[in-house]
Amino acid sequence: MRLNLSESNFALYFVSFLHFHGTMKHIYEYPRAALTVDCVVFGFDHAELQVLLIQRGIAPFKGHWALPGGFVRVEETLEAAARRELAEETGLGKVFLEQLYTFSTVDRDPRERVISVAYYALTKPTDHRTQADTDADDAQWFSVSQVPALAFDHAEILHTALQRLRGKLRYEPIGFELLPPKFTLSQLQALYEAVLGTDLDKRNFRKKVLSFDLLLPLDETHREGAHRPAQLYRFDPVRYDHLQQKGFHFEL
Amino acid sequence: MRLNLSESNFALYFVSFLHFHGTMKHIYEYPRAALTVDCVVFGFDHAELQVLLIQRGIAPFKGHWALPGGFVRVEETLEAAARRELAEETGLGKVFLEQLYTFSTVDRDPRERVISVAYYALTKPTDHRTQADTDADDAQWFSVSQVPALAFDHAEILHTALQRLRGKLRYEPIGFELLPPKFTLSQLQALYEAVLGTDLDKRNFRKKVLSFDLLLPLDETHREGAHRPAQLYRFDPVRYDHLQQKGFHFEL
DNA sequence: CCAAAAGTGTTCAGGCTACACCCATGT
DNA sequence: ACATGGGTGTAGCCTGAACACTTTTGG
Repeated sequence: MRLNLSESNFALYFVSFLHFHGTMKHIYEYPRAALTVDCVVFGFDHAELQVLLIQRGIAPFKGHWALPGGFVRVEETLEAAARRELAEETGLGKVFLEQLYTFSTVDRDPRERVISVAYYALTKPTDHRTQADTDADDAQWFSVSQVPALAFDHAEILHTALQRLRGKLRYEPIGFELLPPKFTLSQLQALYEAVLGTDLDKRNFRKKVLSFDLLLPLDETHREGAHRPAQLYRFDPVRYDHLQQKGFHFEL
Repeated sequence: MRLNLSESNFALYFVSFLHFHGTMKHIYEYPRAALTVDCVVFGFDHAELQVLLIQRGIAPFKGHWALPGGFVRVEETLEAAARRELAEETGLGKVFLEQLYTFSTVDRDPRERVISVAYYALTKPTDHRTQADTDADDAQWFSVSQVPALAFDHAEILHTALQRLRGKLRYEPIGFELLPPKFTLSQLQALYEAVLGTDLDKRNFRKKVLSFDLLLPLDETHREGAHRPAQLYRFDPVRYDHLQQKGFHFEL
């Protein structure tokens, strides 16, 4: 999807454009940077935080792993571009998606001047099949502790996304976006421990998380392995909106 | 500084470009959005949070107030563009500057497709003269509670910046960026009260803020008015870096 | 001496931390 | 019966909240 325009970083552009009303104009304009979106897609599996990467099929960085992303079309918003690229390259549909940061180091793309707006996404394990469905472009999950070398400045973008995720997880109830709709408290705790990189006390964690009254216990249990089945919960977004409006403060 | 290219939002572009190495290429390319930066410049004065606005001299929104900002040049980073525009339009030099968000609503600019990367800046009262120096473009401070109608989607940008500032102020010691280098605890408290919109208990506020050991008492007092002079402090950034590295958590 | 802001300590309640054992299940 | 993770309560500590009077200055 990336266009190879020139081997030079700097070029002088003349832009001629055709006006829709039929008049033709020729104007000199300042050269414009190309705009891309890149997505850091997080998942949680095997007790580890994962990132979805795609293997580049074309130069530059052919064969390298990179964040899914691509050029923004003029008539779409950045978020729309991010969702479109996610769908095209990874098959992912509706996921939690939030703008992260806009990266503009001058030589971040060896071809030409490219400015990239990074997004991060949180996916539930139910979404993970997607990569099997469409093997569009060889998407693959990597544990964040074992990501390969990345193309462009994608390592920096990933690093920024990780910091952001850690920060958000503390103060906003977004962890649920990484778990299946029905989950156990142990799964939630494992997620927090993996992302924050700390051990948490089981009793204190449960006490606190339940004290917010944001989790609804279900009439179901999660049975797996040779031990006591676990109570399943689901997150109650309605109640969260409600609480949030009266100045409520989620933390850890 | 803004170029009026076309009255239509959508145009088809042909780009011809001259390669530096002398070869000439003609390629068809996708149209590109124009990129701007807009800066929300905060100050603190008269016990109120202030924003710096400029009055537009050209259409669209001629005569309206707007955030300082302008087009990004291809060979500069976004932050450099923001600092350049700040210097050009408001005379501001070294200030705290941080990227806020990138705005991309399709019709946010009536002329053509413009995507804008917003920054917010925090200035000390010592910087405030600037607007008197260079009256470039009629820059003026407004209390955030009394901003006039703004051009483009700048009201939304300002709103986002305010939210961000409130959030940051709680968890990071950036309030000092809005005060003179030497300040009193009362000034600091007034700043917090103004930005957060809450009243704070004087004794508790002082206890907490001093407990971080980030403020150095100076051998000077601030005397003003018919009352006891106040102890002056300065923020100690070295100590802050130091504390931050051992996982220290500033709050309120 | 009056007005105006600076400065200062204690008490109480609620939240956070640390900590160890029984429960339900599958094999 | 045993291995495995699920589930539970308490006590001490610390932090945050509430609260009122004295000090220093200028006029």
